[in-house]
Amino acid sequence: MAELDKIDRMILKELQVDGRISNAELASRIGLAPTSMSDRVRRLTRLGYIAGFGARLDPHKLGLDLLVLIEVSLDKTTPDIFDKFAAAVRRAPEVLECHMVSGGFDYLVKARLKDMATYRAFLGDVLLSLPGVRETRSYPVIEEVKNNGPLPV
Amino acid sequence: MAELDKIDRMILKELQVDGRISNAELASRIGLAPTSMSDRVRRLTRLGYIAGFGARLDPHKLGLDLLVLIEVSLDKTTPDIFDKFAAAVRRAPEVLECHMVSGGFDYLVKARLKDMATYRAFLGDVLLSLPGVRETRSYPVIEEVKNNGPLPV
DNA sequence: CGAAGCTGCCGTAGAACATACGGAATGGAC
DNA sequence: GTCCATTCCGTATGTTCTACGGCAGCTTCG
Repeated sequence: MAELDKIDRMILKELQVDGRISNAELASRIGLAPTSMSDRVRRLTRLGYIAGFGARLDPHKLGLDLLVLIEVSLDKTTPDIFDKFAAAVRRAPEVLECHMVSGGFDYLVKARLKDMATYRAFLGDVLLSLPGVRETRSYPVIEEVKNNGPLPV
Repeated sequence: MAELDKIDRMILKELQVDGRISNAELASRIGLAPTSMSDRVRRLTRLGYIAGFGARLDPHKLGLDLLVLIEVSLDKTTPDIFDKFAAAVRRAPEVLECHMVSGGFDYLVKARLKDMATYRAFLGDVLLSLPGVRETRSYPVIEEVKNNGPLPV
């Protein structure tokens, strides 16, 4: 009941790559009966190893050709500045990721947009209009070397 | 045949959140017959809007408690340095993302590891041992405010 | 106008699939 | 040896997928 065995890890690896593989196909690939596979996948989901399933969309097909990384520094005057910023970021659909970091700045934001003009508007209307944002540094992505790599299991 | 209509966008939005929803359930949610839904999803996949499906795993359940962002600067002396670096990064399972950026440094790397000791080893054995890596700056993530947000469709 | 062609939708039917259930095999504790 | 827990498997039932053909609306073009 405790940990992950070798089979569990193989399952997780396969499901990361193809989350819609049929239970039967996955079972035969691993070398297990379909029902056993069903049991294991359900268990992995119940225990939280599998948080969910999702479709991977092609951003360029959707017209989102610009990926930007933004370093954000906040004014640390009022205590709820961080919460306000985090809430605003979670609301913004352009923002795919946002991490609070330790080091030279406070947050790193990853946003996907149509083009530079759209980014310019996003920067002014969303980011810079937030109270407490002291400084931002933008890094447009030239080449996506690796993206959404699977977790090592 | 050309673009995405309103129904297509709804489908993409739903499939991003739950990629394993049954075709029948998705059809009834959107208000379409199951067979029409099947046609549309197949079309979206064939045209490349849907690049694939995958399981979302919980990194902490897998013991990957440390998320680090690393800015990397390269020596621009030899022309194939960039290719070598990109290839190495694609090979490294700890690296989830790597983007070449325009600005103060060359690459931003996102890596997930067990702990600081593991990161220390990764930094020395993988990153710094690559030829051409001139400088790195590491930013451990304190709080993941937003992660793997869905693309706006 | 009207026929042809295209597109998107739907219903049917057979196959493939998922899953609840109970039974068998394995391995450890005592 | 006996008990218990775990993991696996086969069966059976209900659900789901999908290939196929038909129907309605729209456009095109003679």
